[in-house]
Amino acid sequence: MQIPLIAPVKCSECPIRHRAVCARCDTDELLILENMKSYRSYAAGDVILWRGEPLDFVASLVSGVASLSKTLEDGRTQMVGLLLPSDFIGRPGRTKIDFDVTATSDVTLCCFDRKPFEQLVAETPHVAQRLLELALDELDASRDWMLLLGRKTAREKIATFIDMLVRRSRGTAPDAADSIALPLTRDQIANYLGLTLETVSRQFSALKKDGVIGFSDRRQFVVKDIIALHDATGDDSDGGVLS
Amino acid sequence: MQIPLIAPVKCSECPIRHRAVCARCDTDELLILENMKSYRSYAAGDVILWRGEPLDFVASLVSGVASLSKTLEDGRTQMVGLLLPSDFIGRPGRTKIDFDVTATSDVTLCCFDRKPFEQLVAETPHVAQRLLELALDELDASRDWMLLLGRKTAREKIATFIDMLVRRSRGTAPDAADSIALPLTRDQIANYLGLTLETVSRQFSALKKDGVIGFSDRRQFVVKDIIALHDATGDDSDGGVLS
DNA sequence: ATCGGAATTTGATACAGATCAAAGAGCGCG
DNA sequence: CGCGCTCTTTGATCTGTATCAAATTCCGAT
Repeated sequence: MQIPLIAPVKCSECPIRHRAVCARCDTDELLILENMKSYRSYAAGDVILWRGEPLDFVASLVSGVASLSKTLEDGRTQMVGLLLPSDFIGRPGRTKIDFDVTATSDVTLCCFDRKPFEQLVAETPHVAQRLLELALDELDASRDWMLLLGRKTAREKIATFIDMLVRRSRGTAPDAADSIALPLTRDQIANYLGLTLETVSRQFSALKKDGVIGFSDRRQFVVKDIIALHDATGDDSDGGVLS
Repeated sequence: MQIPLIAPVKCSECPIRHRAVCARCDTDELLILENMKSYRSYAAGDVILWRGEPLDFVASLVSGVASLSKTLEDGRTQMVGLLLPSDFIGRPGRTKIDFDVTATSDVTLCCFDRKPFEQLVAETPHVAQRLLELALDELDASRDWMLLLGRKTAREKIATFIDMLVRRSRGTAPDAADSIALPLTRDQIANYLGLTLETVSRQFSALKKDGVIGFSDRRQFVVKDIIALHDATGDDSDGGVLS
């Protein structure tokens, strides 16, 4: 619950410099952002923003993982997005958001007060452009997720989730065929995939038994058969990108 | 399959003038668009764009309804978006899209060649801003849909779908408590809601039996009990907007 | 080390919605 | 105006996942 202060980092040395909302900014623009920004930290489990709460800052996620989630009247919940480093929180022009934002692990944000940021967006095409790109990327991701939620079986959902983690870790972790961490608990994974935690656990066990993946730790896995994993996602293989 | 030509409409008299991508444009900017645009029409059932196909134009939907859909390897499909008049197709910066776009009814598009349009976006903040707004609105809608697909029961899905149609018709049809048309077949509704057509039909029957809605025609319904309808959606009532 | 609580796995059962099947209902076309 | 097609409804059954329940493992704190 305590919010430890984080030593501010120079934008030029920021780990998300080239992927966040500031990615396309030149040196001058970066200087403006540098003077506007402030860091905030949250512990795993903290709620960063409540649904409907007035939103007075926007932010880039610098480190950690955060989730966006929606809740029905009787308490059923569904994650509607997973925020990773460089992802953006909040939106110009809206004073509130319609989902809760929760720190899934310890999280550091690079925050900007909403008002001045909105003005910056209006005046700085580079920021506006990047914001549009980020929004469109999120839109693509959410459409993939709709297909998953609407039509995939439990096994396909789990396989798709693992496949996503593998893809993502390729960029981050240099050691390729090495073990990858699950950034979420079984319960959170269930919330993300539209399943129950029991089903998640059973499908992990099934994939392990089938030799598709292996677990060292319960939060640490290795892919043993990447072909079988892809097959298990149910995805249409063509329209393919780089293999 | 034939593509009938449509008499071009002046932008100033265009029915979607104030909501489409051109909404914020001033007279000068509108003139530029006026000279770039061309109309295309599609019959109900026509595929407007195939997944992965090179995308050489972007467009605003002027009239009719179109759907975005994704397909798994074995043919299961899921609609991931419904395009209504003023919605935008395509995106600057991408040469292809990852879903099929199909005309659900007869459709008219106002098209722009992609290359010149992209340049326009880069040079015209008003267009870029509106594009961002449209993308963020779509993102909101897709998140609502993720909650529906992941956690709602069949009855809740149908109730939510009807509720959406009611909300939307308030803006369009002046006669409030009047009968509303279903813009999709049972099969298409099933595709949209992540159900089968039989389940869709059964839930419509159940809501009719419970006195929540009534049907004149199979594609035409009336809401008899709006309170019961809202209750049936499962949505959390607070965080509410205007009633 | 050992205790206690949370996260996870595994088992048994129930049920919502899918699947399989067939009977209407509406509608364009000869 | 009746044939044939598609869309829709309704019924019977099956099945994947939720639900309920109880072990088991892990991890931090004493």
